[in-house]
Amino acid sequence: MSSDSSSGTEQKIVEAAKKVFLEKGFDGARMQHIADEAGINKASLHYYYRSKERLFDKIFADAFMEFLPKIGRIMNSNIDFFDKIKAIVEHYINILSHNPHLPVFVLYELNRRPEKLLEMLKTTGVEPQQLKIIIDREVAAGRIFEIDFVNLIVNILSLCIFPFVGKPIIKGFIMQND
Amino acid sequence: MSSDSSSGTEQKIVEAAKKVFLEKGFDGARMQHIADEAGINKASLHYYYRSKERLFDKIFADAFMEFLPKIGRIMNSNIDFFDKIKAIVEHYINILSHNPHLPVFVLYELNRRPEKLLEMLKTTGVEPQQLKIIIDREVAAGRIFEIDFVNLIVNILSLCIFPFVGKPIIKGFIMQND
DNA sequence: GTCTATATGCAGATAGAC
DNA sequence: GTCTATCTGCATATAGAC
Repeated sequence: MSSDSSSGTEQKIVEAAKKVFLEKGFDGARMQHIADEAGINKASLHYYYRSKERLFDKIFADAFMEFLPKIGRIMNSNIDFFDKIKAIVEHYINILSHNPHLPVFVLYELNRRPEKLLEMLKTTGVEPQQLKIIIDREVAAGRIFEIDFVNLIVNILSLCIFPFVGKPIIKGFIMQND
Repeated sequence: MSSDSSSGTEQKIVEAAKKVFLEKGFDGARMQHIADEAGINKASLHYYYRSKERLFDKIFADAFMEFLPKIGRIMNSNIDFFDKIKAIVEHYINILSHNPHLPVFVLYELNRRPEKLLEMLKTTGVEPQQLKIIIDREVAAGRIFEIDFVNLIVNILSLCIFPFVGKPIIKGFIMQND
């Protein structure tokens, strides 16, 4: 029906692969499973992405971009400092609510191949130095307590992300929903 | 040198298996790798633990017990409330410093088989209800701000654990050590 | 209890018809 | 571009000598 280069099939593959890889990880995922999920043949996977490795790389890059990237853009915007933090927090709550497996997946796979981190950070365009400048300015102006900027970032990430990462444990602890 | 049922070999196997499983996860681990690490033959692994699955179960149970269990015991002790929190925090900092892979491993594998959580919690003897009672008492006495006890626990765990889980990312962010 | 050699099954990848 | 059939290698697991 069209000469469109990104056919519906490729879209289906990406969605299916994302689902399976995020649930099972690279080693646990099966090409057959991804094919079934996408409703196509296993051989077609290799037609579009020559290997499992290549398919995974695409999914992982996507996942990583969802996991980290917006921080830089929010921090560089002109809104109030506390609104920035609020925006970051809401950003994470939102994404992770729809994608509970995302953080464990990213962190786990990043352990497998730490060397990929640097290239990922470049792709996302995050500029850590600017965060430090912004936070130092707020501290100097007395608007927030003095705190090492690394601590602040780590704490924010901790409080946002871990509740989702640890959800199964927390649920087991409390024996109820949410 | 003895009729001791847990020979040196079994000890070597457990240590090697722990190392490999924590680094690679169940799917990524190779029995050959574990055997090499222990300095024994692959067949001996099956002699002691009949399958990869059984060996893994042992390692996972151990890891889980290191990850969660002491909280209950600390909370039930008679020391001051804030000292309890301090004890828990120090407990984690200590364990995770020596075992950085532990949290990702536990969380990741728990995703693979959520059904194992309940039996794990029973084994560790953690009693969530008691935490709530203790915290509610502190709130009523005005010694701490009113806070839902689930929030408090989750926050503490977040701030203790995530910095280790996210270490590779944080390192990449800051481009320096620790 | 520990080894070598081997059986078995499965997953990633390719060949080739349509 | 999509399928069926097949090749290939590898990982778990077992058999059996020592």
